[in-house]
Amino acid sequence: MSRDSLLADAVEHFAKNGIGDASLRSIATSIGTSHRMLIYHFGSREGLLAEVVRTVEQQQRDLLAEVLATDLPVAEQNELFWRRVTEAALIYGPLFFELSAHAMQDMPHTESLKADLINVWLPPLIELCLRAGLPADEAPAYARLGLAASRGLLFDLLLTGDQAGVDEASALLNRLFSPPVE
Amino acid sequence: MSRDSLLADAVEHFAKNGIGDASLRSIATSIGTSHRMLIYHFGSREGLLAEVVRTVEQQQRDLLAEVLATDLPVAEQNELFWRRVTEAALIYGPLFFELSAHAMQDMPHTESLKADLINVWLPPLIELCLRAGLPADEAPAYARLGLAASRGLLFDLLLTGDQAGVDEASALLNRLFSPPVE
DNA sequence: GGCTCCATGTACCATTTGGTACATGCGCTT
DNA sequence: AAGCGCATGTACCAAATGGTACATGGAGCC
Repeated sequence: MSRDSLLADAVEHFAKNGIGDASLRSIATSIGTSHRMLIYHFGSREGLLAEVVRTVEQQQRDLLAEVLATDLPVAEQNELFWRRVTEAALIYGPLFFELSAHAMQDMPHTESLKADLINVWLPPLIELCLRAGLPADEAPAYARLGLAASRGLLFDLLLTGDQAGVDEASALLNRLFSPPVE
Repeated sequence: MSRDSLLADAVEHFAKNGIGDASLRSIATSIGTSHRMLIYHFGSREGLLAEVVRTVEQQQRDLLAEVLATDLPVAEQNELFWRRVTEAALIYGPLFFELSAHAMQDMPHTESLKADLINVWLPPLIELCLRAGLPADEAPAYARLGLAASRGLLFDLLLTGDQAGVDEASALLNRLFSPPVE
């Protein structure tokens, strides 16, 4: 089994089972290899965790780039953006919040994640707000609020599983933010 | 040392150090007792975690009750509410998100937490939205969005530590939601 | 004083942990 | 065919883990 496919399997395992109690052996068994192999390919448990984080980050960046590369009209790009913000995190479900909590505690394997979670998303969001016609001095606050609301709704969704309620709130978010806002 | 003060110390320890890697012995040493005592008072590690969760829940409920008991004008109560939602979670910082992630994964010590995180907050929030004059059919969505945004901003704050940026977004949230909304 | 009960300390246990040493295979080049 | 290097398996280690057994203290009650 190649290193890359091991990594992909490990990410999937974490997404399903969380990080908390994951020992090298339990991960290895779950993804059909030996704990010896994980050490061999990733050096240590920390090394594996760091790679998992890096993978999650990269996938978030890829999704973001995909949105920005479209040339939809601003309004639709905006909506697509909100959807992506949620989807990007939803892929990994609880893992997203678990990793974030680790980042908040400055745990070693999340060194790069902390800045990434905000910096990767915020600037393009501000840009989108500007393109949507918001005044330059208010765009940052709108962007920040939008990002926050998206993440909060994701939180809500993961906890309750109530897609309908979240969709409704999400639609409201779009309405508050969209056309000639305010 | 009494059971209650042990519990309080344990909560504080978790808030500072996270749950992930906390062994009974490391907790015990950190709060100045022996791991034997923790087992004695809480039965098991799971028992201790469950009690910690219960404590966090209870403190959130107390804070909420405090807000609802005031008879400020609606607008101010509203603002107080937003602030409390953040503060309530901020007390425990990353622990809030770590526990939430555990709840999303249905981990045993968070059985009651899952429902609590939404159900305790949402109904009174809807009530507040109604009192603020929002149409009945839209109040739930507003409440849900507001709760989500507050939590997202908390997330943001814990990650970046950038109080100013979060305050700005928070003010925007209040503006979008307040007077004769929309 | 003697008894009991709760609190605490010491010592121990089997299991699991991350990590290592070493042997073995399998595919490549020469 | 010989040799080499990467991949993998087996066996092992010291340390730490959650939990238990048992002894000991010390305060209150008879």
